[in-house]
Parts: sequence; structure tokens; C-alpha cells
Amino acid sequence: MDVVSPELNSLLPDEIMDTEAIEDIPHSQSETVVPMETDVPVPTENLSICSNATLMEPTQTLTTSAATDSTLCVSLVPSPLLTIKPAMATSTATTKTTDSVTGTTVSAGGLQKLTTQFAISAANHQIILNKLASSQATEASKSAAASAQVIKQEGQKLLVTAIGKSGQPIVLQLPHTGSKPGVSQTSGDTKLQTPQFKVVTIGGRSELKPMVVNPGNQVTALQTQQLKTLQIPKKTPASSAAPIKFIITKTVNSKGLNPQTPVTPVIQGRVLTQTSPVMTSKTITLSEPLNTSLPSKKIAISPLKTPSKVTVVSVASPPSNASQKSVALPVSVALGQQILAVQQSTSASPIKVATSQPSAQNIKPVQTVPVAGVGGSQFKTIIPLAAQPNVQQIQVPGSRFHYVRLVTASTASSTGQSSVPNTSSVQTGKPVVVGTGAVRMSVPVVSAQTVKQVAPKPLTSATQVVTTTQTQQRLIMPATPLPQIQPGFTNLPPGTVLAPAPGGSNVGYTVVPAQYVTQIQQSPFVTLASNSSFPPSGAVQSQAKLPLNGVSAAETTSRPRKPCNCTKSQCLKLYCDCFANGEFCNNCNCNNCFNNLVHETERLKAIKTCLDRNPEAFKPKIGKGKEGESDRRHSKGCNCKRSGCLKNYCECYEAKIMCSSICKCIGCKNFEESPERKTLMHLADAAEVRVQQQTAAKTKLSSQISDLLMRTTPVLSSGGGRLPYTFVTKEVLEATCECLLEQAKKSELTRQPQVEAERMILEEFGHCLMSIISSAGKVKADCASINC
DNA sequence: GAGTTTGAAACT
DNA sequence: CAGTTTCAAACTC
Repeated sequence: MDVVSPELNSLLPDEIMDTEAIEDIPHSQSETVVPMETDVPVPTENLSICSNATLMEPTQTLTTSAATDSTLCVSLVPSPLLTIKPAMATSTATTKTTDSVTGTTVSAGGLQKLTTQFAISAANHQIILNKLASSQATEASKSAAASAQVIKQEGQKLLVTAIGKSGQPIVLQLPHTGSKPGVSQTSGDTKLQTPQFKVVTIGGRSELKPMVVNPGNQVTALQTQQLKTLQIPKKTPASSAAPIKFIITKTVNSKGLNPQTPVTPVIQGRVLTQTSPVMTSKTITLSEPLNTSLPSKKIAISPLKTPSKVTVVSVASPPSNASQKSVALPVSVALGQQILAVQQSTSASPIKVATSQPSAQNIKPVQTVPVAGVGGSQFKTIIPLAAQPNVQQIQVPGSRFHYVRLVTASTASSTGQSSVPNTSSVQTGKPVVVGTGAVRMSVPVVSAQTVKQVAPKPLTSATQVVTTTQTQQRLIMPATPLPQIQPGFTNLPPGTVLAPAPGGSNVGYTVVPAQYVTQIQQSPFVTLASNSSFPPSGAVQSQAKLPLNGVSAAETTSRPRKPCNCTKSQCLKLYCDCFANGEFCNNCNCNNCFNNLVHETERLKAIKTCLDRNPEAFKPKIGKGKEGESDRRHSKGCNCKRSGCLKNYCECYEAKIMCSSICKCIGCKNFEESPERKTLMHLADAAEVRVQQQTAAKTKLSSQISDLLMRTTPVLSSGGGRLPYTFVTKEVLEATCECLLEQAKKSELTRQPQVEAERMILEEFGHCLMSIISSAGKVKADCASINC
């Protein structure tokens, strides 16, 4: 059975990637999503999918809760059926999620209760998602529905994000099966046979996941692979063998059951993809409590660039009766892959905080939001804050991920001292629980660059664990809403974290680029706000700089951006690249800079001004096209007049993309067949090759010299057999240089190509080195013979 | 490094 | 929306 109907199969990828086709849905004030870096409007649709995929846990239940009527809750229930629950947003409802570790069901406070379920027929194992905006999809879904007996239900949506692609998640409208037989989780018709769970990956491959369904709303994975992923294959012919058929439909800006009710802008947890077949990981669904009546805040963190894939590793919730809130550090990172992990910690934490509040209130879902980046899809993790949340920032040394820990005031101290382990897994796809105790969540901020930098070795084993020094760095987040800037939350600069403004700013919040968490940590505000029970920020910093996988934190956190030189804009206008990219100025050459925490009030105001002027001011200018293809284009197009669009004045050329029809440039030469462009490209390529060659040569030469010096390090007296480095005397060096110059002249006379000339010179240098070594060896032998 | 050119951003 | 000004980066010398 096809994972996706053929019609949709060819249709989906593009549409999924098409972010422009998806309308922005007004955001509710209480559920504000802060985009990090994206050209994708903050998705207002929510997808919540809870998945349990641990072999060890027989009681795993994936439950996603939707906060609003527009949300869709998907639950893996004991029956082989994949049950999708439409969230009937009720403020008092709680979402039950199964602890991935313990298998315990936990009620998340504030989460919308799933009151209605519609299940996918076990018989046909099909999920039909109606694409409302596409007649094709509709037809496809109809045809599929005929066999699957899936009923289309308005107002129920499933967000499907394109993995590895930027783009707004697609709202999948799921059929309501509440009235259908066999929908019930406790349905007695649950088959004991092991159903195969179809893993559908957007842009990826699909996998069959055998699942053991227990009659207790529990699903157990029989495979060692613990990842449960709902993925939609991109442009991949669906396998007819798939027992479960996913017919995906795209809903554009669906308003849900109640057209009068605006779609909640909050993004529910999403199931992301698992890319490494060898990696053991879990894809976990996050439950989103979407209650507009409740004061909630979401923290969007994530500067990301071009992650090919993002995996939400875990979203297990602690048992409802447990006061402990665990924090999982997402540390699994592979090249081209991002893993956002929010995993429930084990209850092993000795610290248990008794709280009068219902656990549901303490549990906040983590939202992972895909955002479009220049190079690829990006995901943001958004955390709604509890009534009085505090945020503790956690930084993993050597990683540019930024974690924000939400803790209650009463538990912060205990969390800080004992709840955070000092080790975390970095490699396995399965997140390692790093912290336990009162911590609610950890939110990774991941960028593609970060991934590349942090990425350890290729994941070959799920058991590889890299020990890192876990430090705690905190941001104290106010629990109150952010009325002042909420309207612009969805368009805040990429990588933005909301934090309280320092110095008692009346604004109340600080828009903090995630890249500058470190900066925040060093700010006086943080110091003052820091709980005494936590390690001093200085200690944290020192720990954070510990090398990870040979890469120091300093290296990994070095800003990739060039320093700005603003003089008049105070770095509070889009003239400033730092500001435009949602970053604080750091190590810049700017004058009178206000783009820092000290001037957060002004900065926030400036951000708002920019957003008022252009709601998409902080979104990437370069829209994301298909990967590997040239359809990336400038969102607005350039307006070049004199540069021919072949200089870096042109934003298109600078982004290494060709001008498009939306450009208003004059005399454009930046098009596919442009000879000028080709020439420039060839020159650039040649230059790049040369640089690479030279770099390689230098590296080799440096290595040889280093090796030589090592061998000639003084030691004859010590009997180590080394030669005295004094053999490399000035005379020897001069002679060597003469030889090299002679070789260069020779190659020049013979009109050798530069590459060949370089090779000849290097060879000559090698000969020189050999001669030196040989001579030194002879001297050593002579010396030894005379006992010198 | 200073000066010029350029085009996006900001302003009117 | 169009024209102008401001601004900082890119570029040239």
C-alpha cells in the first residue's frame, strides 16, 4: 500500500516546500511564536504527535495534544490503529503523554485535552489527510478515503513539515473518526498482531516500523530502532507494501471547525525526521497546550542554518504524580542533521519537589517549529511558559545549541545543583537525559552551522556517547505575557529568545539572539537573577569552553558573521547586518552601538519599528527553493542598476543565486546563460581551487616541517635519538630557499602551469628536507661513533 | 586606509 | 507607491 497516493506523492513535496502558498494565520496573543530565522510565516497550525518508541517500554503511548480546535492530536494507541485525536481545546483539559522512559502517563497542565479521537483503520492502516487547497489532493484523498473509510473532518489538522526543507508546515486535515467503529483506544478489536508502522519522511525515505500494540493504549516498538517517525517521503513513490497508508492533504490556512475562531498560531509539537538509519533515536511528539485564556509564552530559540533534517527526539512527559520535571538535552547531532531533543528525564533524580500545582500546569510542551533558512529548513523549538516560569539556560560545551530550561521558582535552586548531570550524549539519536529534577524542558537552539561544527563523527553506533561538560546557564523568564512586543513575535529576528529585559526595563522582555546566550549569561542581569544555588556564570563559562570533540567552545561559538561598522544607525536599523540577522553586535567595529543587552529597550523598540514597517523584515531574504536546485531566489528581488548584478552589491549575486523575474534590476547579467556570469563563476571556481590547493600544500608543508623539527629536537644528550634542530640553520634554510627559487625559475622557464610549478617546488622542498635529514643522520652517526 | 560606488533601507 | 535621502558594505586606488 502506498504511503502516499501517487497523485499526492508527486504533488506533496513541492507543496510542502512551498511556503508562500501557505497563509499566515493570525496569532493569538497568548500563543506567540517567535520565529528564529525563517521566511516561513509562523505556522498557526499545530501538529501534535506523541509517539513512543522504546523497546524497553511496553506502555509507551504517543499522544499529542492539540490546543485548539485547529489542532490535531495523534495518538498511538494500543490498537494497531493510529489514532488521531482532534483536540477539543478546553482550558481544563489535560493532555496525557506517556513517558518514553517510564511509560508513565502524565498529564500536562495547560494542554488541551483530546476529547475526540479518530483513528486510522487498522484494517487498511490508512491515514487520509485532506488537502483542502488542492483539488488534486482532494481527489486523491477521496479515492483513498473510499478504501480507507476515513472520514474527512474539518478543523482537524496535521502539520507536516518538510524535513530538510524550509517551508511552512503543511496542515493536514485529518478525518474525524470519533464516530467510527474501532476508533476507541481501548477498542477490543485491537489486533494482537504486530502492525507495521509506516514511517513517512518528507524528503526522506519511508520505513516500516513494526509495532506491538498493547491493549492499554500502549505501543511498543519491537525494533531496536526506537525512533518513531511520521515522515512523508519526498517525491518517492510510495511503497505499496506499507500497511498503513498516509494520504496527506494540505490545508491552507484552514480555520478549523469553527470558522469564526481564528486558528491558533501556536505550533504544536512536530514529528521530525530521523535521518540516520544506524542511529537509534526517537521521534517524539510534543504536546502543545494551547489555551489562549492562559497566559503562556513561548520561547523561540534557534538560529539555524540549513539543517537537512531535524529530529525531535523526545517529548515524554513525566508522570502526573511526579513533581519532578526533567530536562533532556538534545545532543544528538549528525552532519546535516539536527536533533531537537526534549526528553523526559528519568525519575531517578533524588530531588523531588512537591508542588501544590497540578503537574499538568508544570508541564509545558515543547514546540518545534520549522523555519526556513537560507540554506535549508530550520526548526525552532518553542516553549510555552508556565504561569511563573523561569528559564534556565543550559549550554553544552562545544555545542552551539542553546538550551533553555524552564523551572519553577521553587525548584530552581534544587535543579541547579543536583539535577543537572555533567554528561550528555551527543551522538546517539536518542537523547540522553541530562537533567532531572524540577527542570521542565530544555530547548535546543540549533543551526545548521552549529550542527556542522558540533557534529561529531558519523553516527555509526547508537551507543556512542560523548561526554561533555554540562553547565547551566540561565535566563530568568518572566511568567507574564509580553503584550508590548507580542504582535511582532512571529517575526522577531531569527534565533531570538525572549528574556526579561535587564535593568528593570518596562518592556519586560529582552529579545535575545540565541547566538548570544553567552553574552546574556555574562550580563549583570543574569548574574543578579542567578540563583545562588547555581554555579557562578563564570564557572559556567569556563566549563562551556571545554573542548568538545577537539573543537573548543570558543571556536564553535565564534560568530560567523563579519563585524559591522555601523556609525550612525546605532546598529538598530536594518542597515546593520548584525541587527538584521537578529544578532547582538559582538566584536564589531560599530560606534554608538545599541544592539546589545544594555540597550535592550531601544533595541526592542527598534525591532518593533522594523516589524511595523515590514513584518518580514527579519525573515531571510533568500527564499528557499528545492535543495540542490537553483530555485532559491530573493524574496523581494534586487534593484541593481549599475552593477550588472555581478557584484556583491547585488543581494542576489551575493547570495550566489541568479536574479529572478521579481528582480527589478537594470542591465542584469546575473542569469543562467550570461557569459559574464559564467566567466565570473569560472574565475571564482578557479580561485577557490587554488586556495584549496594552496591550503593543502601549506598544511602538508607545515606537517613536514613540524615533523622535521620534532625529529631534530635537541636530544642527543638525552639519548632519545633525536637530532639537534640546529641542523636547520640559517644557512641550511637559505640553501633550501635557493633551491626552491631555482626550481621556481626552472618551472617558469619551461612555462609550466602554475599547478605543476607548485608541485615541482614542493618536490624540491621535499628533496631538501630529505637531504637535511640525511645529513643530520650522518652527523648523528658520526657523533655517536666518537661518543660526542 | 581613504575615497568612491552601490543599492538596500529609511524617509518623505 | 514613487522619489529622495541615509546608510553601510563593497569596491577601487
